[in-house]
Amino acid sequence: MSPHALADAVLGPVRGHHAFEGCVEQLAGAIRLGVFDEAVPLPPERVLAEQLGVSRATLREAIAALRTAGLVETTRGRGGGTVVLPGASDASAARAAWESRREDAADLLAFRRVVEPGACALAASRDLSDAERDLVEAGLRDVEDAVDDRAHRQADARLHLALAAASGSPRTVEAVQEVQRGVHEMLGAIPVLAVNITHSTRQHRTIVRAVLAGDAARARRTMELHCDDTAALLRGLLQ
Amino acid sequence: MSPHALADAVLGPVRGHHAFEGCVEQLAGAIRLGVFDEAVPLPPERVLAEQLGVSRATLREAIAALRTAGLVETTRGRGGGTVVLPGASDASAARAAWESRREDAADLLAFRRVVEPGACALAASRDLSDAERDLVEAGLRDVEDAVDDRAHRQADARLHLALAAASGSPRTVEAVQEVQRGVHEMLGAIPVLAVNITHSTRQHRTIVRAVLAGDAARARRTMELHCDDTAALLRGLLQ
DNA sequence: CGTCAATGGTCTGGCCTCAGACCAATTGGC
DNA sequence: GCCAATTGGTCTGAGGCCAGACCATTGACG
Repeated sequence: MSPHALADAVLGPVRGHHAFEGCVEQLAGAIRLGVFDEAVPLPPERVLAEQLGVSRATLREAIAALRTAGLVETTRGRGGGTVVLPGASDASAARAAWESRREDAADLLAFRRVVEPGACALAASRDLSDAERDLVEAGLRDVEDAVDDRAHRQADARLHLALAAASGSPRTVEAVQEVQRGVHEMLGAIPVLAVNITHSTRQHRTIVRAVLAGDAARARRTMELHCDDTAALLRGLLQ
Repeated sequence: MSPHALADAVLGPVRGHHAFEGCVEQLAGAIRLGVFDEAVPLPPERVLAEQLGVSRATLREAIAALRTAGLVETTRGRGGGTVVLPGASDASAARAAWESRREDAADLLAFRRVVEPGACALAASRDLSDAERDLVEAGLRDVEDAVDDRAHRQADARLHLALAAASGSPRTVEAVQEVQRGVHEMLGAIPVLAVNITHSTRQHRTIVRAVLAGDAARARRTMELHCDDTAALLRGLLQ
């Protein structure tokens, strides 16, 4: 056996891609997932920079990039700030990119299968705060109230993020966020997608009920099915 | 509900800490986990830099830091390179640091509970290559052959990494690696630890058997128990 | 209307990281 | 013993990122 077999399997790129890129990725991703309300300005630059752990200069560059991409618009002065432009979450910039990254797509779906069921099980095993319950319940409500395919997709992603947030584990939130950003892009890359909404709505309900009731096994199992359904669909359509 | 509740739950520091620090972290972590054989030089700087995705200058600085910390020694010229010093994996530099990071420790254990069972289930659901089987089997053998507590701890970590590698998902490998680095440090921070080795050896066997046999449910369940046992122990001892 | 607070806009100096080029040391093969 | 290959050692110029300071704009309030 090669002296470096395990090292080769284990060592990979240091997660040190540029702060600017990571910043754009997080903000654009959150915008696309509908995390930011279109009517409300984003947090002030100084706050957002601190939240994202970058300098304000870097954050400003990231926001400038978002502006260039037509996702946001910025107003100076009191009462100003950066707002998401209507339709920004519709950005098709990412479309078709997935078809050239099949390996990464497969890995993302695999990783999803690892972290989302675990996140739900963890959330179900905790004593949730009222705020956490509210987030999850609002998430489910939004999915069921979604009026069209796009709104549904965003609400779906927000629900998953809310479930991850209910795990109370920042690392888990980050992992699920990474997954949801990727899945959202992949779903957006598929032109025609009359998803089986009733089916996944039932799964969502079951998952949320299980999480709120503390039924970790059911939460996990149903999320596994949910992930597998989506993965099968995406794998089928990407070939 | 606050306009930014979900954004606040979801947005966090961009994973853009300095390349140098990430580099040191990965190398020192791998050294501590026994990933590098003490008799064999690390890959050449140019290769390692490419593997880690950093410039050679940054890698050299990281290696210099490892040298300063007494973990490695470097020889110039053909046949030269950087070798792990005996006892380097014993470095106690990280000790006691965990007692001041209880929140992070809790999050790490939570995240572990999310990703390791999922990784095993995923590995069990795949058609493993011979190389992957070999890595896992060698990992188990090393754990069972470990002659003392330190060797056991390292072999344990290596087995977990091998299982993660068997998932075939780079993202999953990275998540498990992060977990194992943290757990390894936490375990090293506990002065007296007569672990219940027989118990966890049995669990390891069960996990490996299940993974090699394609029994995803058993692999997952047993790894869950395994993680819970370790977590309970660590939580108990850190209070 | 004037003042103040909140927000974005701009600039500066210093440190980090990069890619690439070139040099020095050591060993292995002939 | 010699030479070439391999490996580490050093340097340079350019770009990224940071923290902090200061300026400009806008709206709310008295």
